[in-house]
Amino acid sequence: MSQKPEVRTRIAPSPTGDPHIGTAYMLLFNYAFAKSQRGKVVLRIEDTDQARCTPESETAILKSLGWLGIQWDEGPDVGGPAGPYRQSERTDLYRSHCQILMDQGHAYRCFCTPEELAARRQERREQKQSTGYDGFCAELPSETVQANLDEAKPFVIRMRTPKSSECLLQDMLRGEIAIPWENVDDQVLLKSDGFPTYHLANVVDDHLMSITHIFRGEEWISSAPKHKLLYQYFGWQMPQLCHLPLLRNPDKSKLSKRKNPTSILYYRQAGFLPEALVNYLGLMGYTLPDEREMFTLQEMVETFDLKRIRLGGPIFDVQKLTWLNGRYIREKHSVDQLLARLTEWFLNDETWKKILPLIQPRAEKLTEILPRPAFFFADMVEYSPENLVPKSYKFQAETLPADLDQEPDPGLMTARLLRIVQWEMEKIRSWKAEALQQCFVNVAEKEGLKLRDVVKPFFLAISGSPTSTPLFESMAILGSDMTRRRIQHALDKLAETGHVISKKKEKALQEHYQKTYGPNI
RNA sequence: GGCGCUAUCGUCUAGCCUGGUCCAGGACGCCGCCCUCUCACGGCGGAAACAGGAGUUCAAAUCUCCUUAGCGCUACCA
Repeated sequence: MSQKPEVRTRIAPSPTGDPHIGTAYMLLFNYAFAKSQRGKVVLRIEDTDQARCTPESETAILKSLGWLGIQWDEGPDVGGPAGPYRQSERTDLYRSHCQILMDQGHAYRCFCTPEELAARRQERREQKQSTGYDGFCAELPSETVQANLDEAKPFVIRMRTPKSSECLLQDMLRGEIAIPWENVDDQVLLKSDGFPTYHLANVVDDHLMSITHIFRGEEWISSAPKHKLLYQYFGWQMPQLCHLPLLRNPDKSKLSKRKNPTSILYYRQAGFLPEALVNYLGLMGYTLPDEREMFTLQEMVETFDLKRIRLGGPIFDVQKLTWLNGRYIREKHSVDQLLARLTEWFLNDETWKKILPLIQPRAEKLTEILPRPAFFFADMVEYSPENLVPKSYKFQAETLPADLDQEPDPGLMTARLLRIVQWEMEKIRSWKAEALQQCFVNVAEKEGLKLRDVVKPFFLAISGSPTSTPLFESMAILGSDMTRRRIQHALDKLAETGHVISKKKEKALQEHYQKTYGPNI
């Protein structure tokens, strides 16, 4: 009798931004399952989107997942026999596999431009038809293809999908799922820049890396038929699928950074312990057989049972996470251990060397040194929201910003500024004091205000005090997650005191913003 | 709009597969009391849920169907 193959799972983050808490959630379940079967976990970087992926993001993901203490067995940082583990280093593989599909007639070139696609999609949307690819280039005569090729027209490669019947998928948790083929369009496999899409890359890699089980978010269910088809085209065995529920915002939508802090790094900075965060994530959609709420990663692995996964999307409740974190601090640490945790967190010389240069020029007694920078070590800072709003704003320019027809109420103006800066900050690639300064100078100029007036509410929002260490340096030290968090908090506080940007005004503001600042990111 | 997934206290969940032991158990949060030099911790107690409707059955939170709602997907993003 043949031996059962080793269980291999994978986590495949895309380095397009902050390391997301959902990635940690998926890693946890991939890990728990693999280890409960004495298997291995592979970490693979899915950086096929040249426009959005950055090396900074990859570093942050590796660092933050490492911080959580969930150790993968193979990956770009630790190596392994199935490498390279970065998709951008495997492009030849995808191209050659794509060629196989071309040769077999399972894939074809598509010369439609993004504009043409968008226009036809729009048309079909208006006719209330499905908006997937319409197969325009599926049966192009070879002369046309050759002509386009001779003209060096850019093209993508699409897979052929059946037009009738349905695709039967087997999900480890949900059983059989049937999806009609007419709802599956001819997905792009190879983009015009020569990079693969997720669909091609993940199938090729999962096979080549001998992945046996895929634990991923349920958002992937609807594209699973494409994957199954690719496995069939290649003649490979498809890994077992297990779609996990999605973490949700309090309003039940998919967890997103607009509504919740989603960056793992934020939770670290806000004072959560990795083992508490992992423990809490384990509580989401899952219970140990004895229903205990406090457990280690090891205990979760030892008792792991697929049957105990619930399919309803759990709401990520920071309050309960906070309670659990408190138990870890109180019950699992001696004073010495706690001190060590504090040091490995941020309370160490390295941090002080960044902060002290900002305090020193303003200090007259040593006793003044500790209270000022306390906000660096805080999650939220406290202040009265009315202090965020100055008595008036003095416009320097002749004309008001386009979304305003009259001199605005200062409360609204403050909210406006916070919003605009929020949007502008999204564009900052390298989170440094200079870049932040430039961001604010730019906003002041475009809004027709003095820099000092723009900056004023931010001092309070960031530090909780109108007089503080220099704003841009402080924000730089605080980091992007925490800075954004505090600005959002200020916006929320303003809203509580009645300074809400109405839907209508928000729309006008966005128009003004895009016209004067360029498109949102 | 189309397709798919999901559905127990406000939230995380137990129970569902293998109907009766469930006028539904635990936890967070909330409220009250106790402990106490304050606060917190801790202890005790309380309010709080089987989405709706049909069916199967002696019996349904548990099985079946329909409805409703929520979410997801519907890109040369993953």
